[in-house]
Amino acid sequence: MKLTSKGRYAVMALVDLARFDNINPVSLRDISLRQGISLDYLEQIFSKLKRNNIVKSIRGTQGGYILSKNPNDIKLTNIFYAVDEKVKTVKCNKEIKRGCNGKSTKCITHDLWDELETHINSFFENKSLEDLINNKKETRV
Amino acid sequence: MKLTSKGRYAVMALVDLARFDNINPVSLRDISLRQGISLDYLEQIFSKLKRNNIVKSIRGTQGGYILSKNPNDIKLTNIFYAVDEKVKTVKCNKEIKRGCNGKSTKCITHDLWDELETHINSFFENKSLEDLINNKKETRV
DNA sequence: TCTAAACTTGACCATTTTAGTCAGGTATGT
DNA sequence: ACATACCTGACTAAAATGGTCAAGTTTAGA
Repeated sequence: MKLTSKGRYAVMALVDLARFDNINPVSLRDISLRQGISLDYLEQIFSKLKRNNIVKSIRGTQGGYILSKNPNDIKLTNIFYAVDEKVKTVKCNKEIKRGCNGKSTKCITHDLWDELETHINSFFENKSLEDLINNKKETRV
Repeated sequence: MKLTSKGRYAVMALVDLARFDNINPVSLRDISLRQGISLDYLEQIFSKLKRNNIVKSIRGTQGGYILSKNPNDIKLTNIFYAVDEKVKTVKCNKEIKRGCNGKSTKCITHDLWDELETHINSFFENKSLEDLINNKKETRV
């Protein structure tokens, strides 16, 4: 049960981005340097964040990324969903009609894992980017 | 962020075991058949559960495993710890003095992941095997 | 207009983890 | 003695992870 780098990096990068003003775009290069995340890897992550309308990109010199919405409207759920960081406690997929062990019934502890999933997701649904930056905002020099 | 089979199987197997009386030992073969888990894999798992004093083994014909303690005293935490299913949200280890990104400070979202870890662990600490078997006990035929 | 900064895309890959299998044992009730 | 069941360690195929690399396109500013 562990969080992957992709999910962690996505949140770290967005917090970094949000801490700087969201009028001037922030380049991935800056984020990469400040947070110690590989630039190439960040590009993969931001491509997903963009597709999911969490950030907007501005190309060219002095370009970069800015948030698409208010930090208060970006929940961890949204970020994780965007980068495919899913909370998966059971192997079985809801679309598959068969149960959890390949048997016809759901496994003996199915409800437990469902409950766990809900428990974890509620944490993510209640945390927004705004909560994470607090009053730690900085202005780009 | 997903639960591994080892953790899931351990809990499933123990719930299965607990649902039958804990005086007559239950063989892994039975659990394997009922829960659809490979016998060889179960043996690996139970060897860990035994080392962590969650189950006792009885060898020979009619042998098997029984719980070492009352189902109420076996928390999910204990089970997961036994089979190395850890909740890990940050890469950095507490023993390593350096921060999360190989930098000297802890990463910008460190506290968040700590909070998440606590949130998840509290779920595991408050669930016992007893909670999972409820009044679903069965008697071996 | 030229150039460098920055985004964009897709392929590729080494390492680690997962989820087991396999092949031998040893102990014990009947 | 023999079948049942525990016990142990080595091995491995497949997937996931955590990236790198290469080759673009776009645009601001000199």
